[in-house]
Amino acid sequence: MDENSPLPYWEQLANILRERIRTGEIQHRVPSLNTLTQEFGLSRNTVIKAISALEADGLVVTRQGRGTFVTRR
Amino acid sequence: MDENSPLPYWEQLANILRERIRTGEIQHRVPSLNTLTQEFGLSRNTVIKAISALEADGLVVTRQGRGTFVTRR
DNA sequence: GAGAATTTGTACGTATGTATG
DNA sequence: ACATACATACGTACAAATTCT
Repeated sequence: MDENSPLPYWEQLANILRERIRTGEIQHRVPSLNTLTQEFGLSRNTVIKAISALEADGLVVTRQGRGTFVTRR
Repeated sequence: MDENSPLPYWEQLANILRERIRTGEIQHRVPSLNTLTQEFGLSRNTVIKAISALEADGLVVTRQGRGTFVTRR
């Protein structure tokens, strides 16, 4: 993540994921928490906060034991 | 908190605070994080999650360094 | 204005529970 | 039974904004 940005990590990650969804790089399934924590070097809690922001947007839905999925509209 | 309830602590606390706001017990300012953590014996993070739920409802607004306040409508 | 105290914000690590496949 | 994946919850530390002395 960008250390010099004024945006908190969770918000930077949320923006990156929004962009990946917008461009279609993520079409259906959002990578798992484990994957995202490793890819971005962030803690689990921080990744969860980013995903929660996308959920609040109605951009994705999360299901325990399954994963997080892009909302079709 | 009620150990036997299926509701998570953060949701129980959110419900308690909603009720206190509804009845007017909390009219303006929501107690600080420190106060709530001590009153309910919960961790800071858990209290924050409860407050976040109220914010998502539009029931309160939170301002860094100031506090959390009931939304007037 | 300076400094301390208060209060929320971000972020880490860790552990355990619950649901799915 | 087992592995994977999200959910809850604890503790801790420091940053940032505000308020008080």
